[in-house]
Amino acid sequence: MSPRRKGSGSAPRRQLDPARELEPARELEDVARVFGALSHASRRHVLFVLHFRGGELTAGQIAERFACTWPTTSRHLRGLEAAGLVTVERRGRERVYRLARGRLDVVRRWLTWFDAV
Amino acid sequence: MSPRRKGSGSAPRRQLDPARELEPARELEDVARVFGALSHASRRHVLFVLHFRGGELTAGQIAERFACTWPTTSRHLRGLEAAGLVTVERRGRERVYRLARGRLDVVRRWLTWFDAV
DNA sequence: AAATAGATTAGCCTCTAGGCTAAATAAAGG
DNA sequence: CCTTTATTTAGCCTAGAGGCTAATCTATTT
Repeated sequence: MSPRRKGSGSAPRRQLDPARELEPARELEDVARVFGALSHASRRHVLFVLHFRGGELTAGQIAERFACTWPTTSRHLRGLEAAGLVTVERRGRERVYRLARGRLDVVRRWLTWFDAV
Repeated sequence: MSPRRKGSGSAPRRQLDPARELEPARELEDVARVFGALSHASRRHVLFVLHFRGGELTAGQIAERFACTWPTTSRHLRGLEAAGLVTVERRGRERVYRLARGRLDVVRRWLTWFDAV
């Protein structure tokens, strides 16, 4: 059933879930949102910071690493959240942002269009 | 001398050239430019059209596939060119745009930051 | 309960991206 | 050489992105 056989060939890297692509309209929206979010250096940087700090930081810990003001960073975080690239969890009066690594598959899948002829 | 060893290991897919990353400042700029260019649906679409038409089309052939006016498309093409995602060649009074597939490696390399821990 | 700390929302301001029309440039053709 | 064809440049206009400050909201702490 699987359109992309799994352990057949080589590819030891990662698996892109082809099921995510079953709804083309949805996927198109996702691509737009994700690429939109990734278009700003600060937002890309937030993902880096999250990644290299274990994938989890509070809003404050993120904000203090940036030159711009908290509200501005906060807005970027909302952008990333809207794109599904991070998730938030309220913990007491803090908000913990977590990197949603899997969401980068949207970009990976998009790239695969250009792989084969 | 070739910086990209060819048949050495396994990976039958593609090789990302790590040498491109030796100049971090340059790479950072490239990332900014490329992600900037990819942030607009029309520009992403141009890359698709080029890809599925064999990687080479004239400005006119591209423009006629889009709803927006020629000047607008023309501007998008300049954006893609500035990002290095396409190249142009003047041929008579036409301009042939060619997809620079390899340039997408900028995105691929960026993604690899999030691969390993 | 008041004060403090963590973070977002509201509201404003500016600059640029991206759309359009009209004008200009460049090569081909008559 | 004047016209047509292919495409870009110039110039304008608008909406939205992204920055800031001030105000608000929600927990904690005292």
